[in-house]
Amino acid sequence: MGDPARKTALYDAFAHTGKALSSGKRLELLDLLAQGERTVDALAKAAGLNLTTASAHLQTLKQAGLVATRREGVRIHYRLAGDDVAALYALLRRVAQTHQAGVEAARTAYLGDDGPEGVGREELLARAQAGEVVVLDVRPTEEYAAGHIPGALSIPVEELADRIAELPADTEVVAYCRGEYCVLAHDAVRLLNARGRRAVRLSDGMLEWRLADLPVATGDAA
Amino acid sequence: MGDPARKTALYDAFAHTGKALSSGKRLELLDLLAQGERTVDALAKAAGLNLTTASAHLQTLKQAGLVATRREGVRIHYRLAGDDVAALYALLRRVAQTHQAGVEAARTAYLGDDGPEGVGREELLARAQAGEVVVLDVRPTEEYAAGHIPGALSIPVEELADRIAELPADTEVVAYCRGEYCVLAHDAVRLLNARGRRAVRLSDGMLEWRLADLPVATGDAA
DNA sequence: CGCATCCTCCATAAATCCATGGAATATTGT
DNA sequence: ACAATATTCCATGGATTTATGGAGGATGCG
Repeated sequence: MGDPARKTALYDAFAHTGKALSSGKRLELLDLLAQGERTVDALAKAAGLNLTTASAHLQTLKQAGLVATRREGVRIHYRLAGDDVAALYALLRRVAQTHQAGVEAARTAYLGDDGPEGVGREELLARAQAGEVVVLDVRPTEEYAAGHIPGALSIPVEELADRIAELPADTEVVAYCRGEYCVLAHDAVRLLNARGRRAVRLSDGMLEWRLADLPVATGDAA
Repeated sequence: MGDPARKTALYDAFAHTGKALSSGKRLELLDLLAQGERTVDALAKAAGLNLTTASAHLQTLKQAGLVATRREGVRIHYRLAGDDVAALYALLRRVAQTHQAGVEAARTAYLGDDGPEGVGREELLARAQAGEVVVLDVRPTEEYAAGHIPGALSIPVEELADRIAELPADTEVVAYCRGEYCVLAHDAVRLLNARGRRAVRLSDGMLEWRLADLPVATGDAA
């Protein structure tokens, strides 16, 4: 009873999953996968990794049970193994931000000076239903297709400058992207404000929206 | 906007907290700390670690923001930095168990063949209030003192064989310990059953009890 | 069947992590 | 101030991890 070697084996097994969360690049991959499934080389490009390096990290995630794969012809699609994985990832970020000194600094250095606070999820829902705001998804189109806030328009942030005319001129815009630490919505709001539009961000993004079990629509833009 | 170096810095900061979860020994330390604060050398002994090794792991946990310290004279007491840390630890274990093949095997190898399922928290509360069962805490006394289920008796598992007479002979016993993966209650139930007592375990333990915001009593046994 | 594509496996060198023993630091009591 | 205790810091060797290039497997197409 209570064999120390077996205890160590059990905790090492937990640690094996923890180890998957111990590399920044692997967390970037999880972040992308939280938006929807992707092929290896799409992930490698999006995360700025060499293909073989990305593959190795994905193997690590897979052995830890955090991701699963699906083969479709010659490509392999990776996806999160479950909602609980997204929840674990989100909680890790929250705990890090709450208790670890460097995170807040790194966050503002990356996202830029927040300017105004974002609006909350419930507030967004209420104001969107009342027709007071337009909801704008600024992620890449594949991520929009994989799941977005119902009724949101899709304009990826790189195209926003050119397509700004598609937004109603006199309605406030609420932009959102992947999650609390995603730059895209920050950039979009800065751009829109610079062009004289009223725009704010959702305070987090699709990751947190899904975890809150709010409605999600799928499919390409109309 | 969206400097890749800054993005890497932010994700590396998250990974720094993840890295703290990547060693089985550190998870054992977190497991102990989830029961209440402890000094360095108490932790080292309880986890079966060399003092300097334990100290090094605790520094890692501290830099990751998962634990905090309090000095009392010549000793330093470590504790979890917050409830969210306990939640993160619990979620890591759950995700590992759900998605990683080896965990279930390691679990049963360590805990022994479960025998009957444990009772749930709500069921325990109801049956204890109805006086149908006696609740028995089999953790070390310091952990009992740091927080236990209200009304529970405290008999550490090593003393249980000698003190079995303190338990009412004709009432069913529900034993609990640290959490879902703690051996103590398993051992206690096996011992009690071998002595002809009706005994079952709580299906998890104090860690999950606290996270469920159920009532907790503190202080030594009367 | 041969070839192209997508991905995984293997080998390697640089960097990092882990356990441990001995030295250094901080606090308490004499 | 000195000795004793508890903990952290430092140096070291051994093991693991990371990024990367090249070889190997699987699938689909002509």
